[in-house]
Amino acid sequence: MAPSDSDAIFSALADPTRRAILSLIGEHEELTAGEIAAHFDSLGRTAVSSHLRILRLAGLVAERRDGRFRHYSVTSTPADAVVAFLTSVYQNSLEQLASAVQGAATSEDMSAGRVEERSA
Amino acid sequence: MAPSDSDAIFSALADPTRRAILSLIGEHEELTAGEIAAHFDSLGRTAVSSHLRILRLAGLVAERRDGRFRHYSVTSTPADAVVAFLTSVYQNSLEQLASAVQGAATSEDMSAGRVEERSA
DNA sequence: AGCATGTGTGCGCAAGTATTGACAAGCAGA
DNA sequence: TCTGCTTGTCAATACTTGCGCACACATGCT
Repeated sequence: MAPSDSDAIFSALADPTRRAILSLIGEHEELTAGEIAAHFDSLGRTAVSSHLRILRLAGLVAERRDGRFRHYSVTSTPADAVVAFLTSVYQNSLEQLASAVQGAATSEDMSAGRVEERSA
Repeated sequence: MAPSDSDAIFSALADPTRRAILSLIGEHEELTAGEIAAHFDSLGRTAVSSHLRILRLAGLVAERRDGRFRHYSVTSTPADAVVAFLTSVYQNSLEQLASAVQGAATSEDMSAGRVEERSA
């Protein structure tokens, strides 16, 4: 299926604004481009649209057109590429990673999942 | 602790050459900068050194000085930042991620872990 | 029509990368 | 010791890439 190029995924994840957008969408089910742009006062609609385009090409978000709105949602496929890379590097400490994920998955109510940085 | 900024980690992981370096080191216990540079014919020593500097500042690799050699090894801490981000976005499909990691951790002999791309 | 939503395009600016040349550090041999 | 060679990084320079903005365009509701 060629889930998506890992190159595009990591490049997309490199930008903190895109990670913030991804986290923002992840907190909700779906968000329109306008709602996303509203959360970034220091960013124009064009910039947000450009980021969404990159995220879409990387396969990180899905687009659903509804009238003149476009609802964005996160996709689960990218995790495969990230995990594939992590397993190739951290084979030794994989159990630690597995336990970390497991712990995070079980205690799902730990928070709304805020990443520590907000450099946008 | 804040061992390393997630921004620096994702930026370091954005470059395919750096990911290849990381995978290369991960296959062995330790590698010297020269051994790493030898694996990239199309790259000079200075370029590899620059990449290693970025990986070191991001906390992804550790440096051990031995005479005039510098041995590099991967560190396990960065997984925390990556997992923290993944949990913040893919809370819904976290169990899938956990099972993927778990499966990769159990079948550790699956290979030397080659990432699919080689765009260096 | 008039307005709102969202994206494509071209430009200017900043950041990152690879190369060349030079330098600090360290081992080996006479 | 002192010279020569290897390892690895630093400094400065061109080249490429990416981001954000202003403008314009396509789409769709009312």
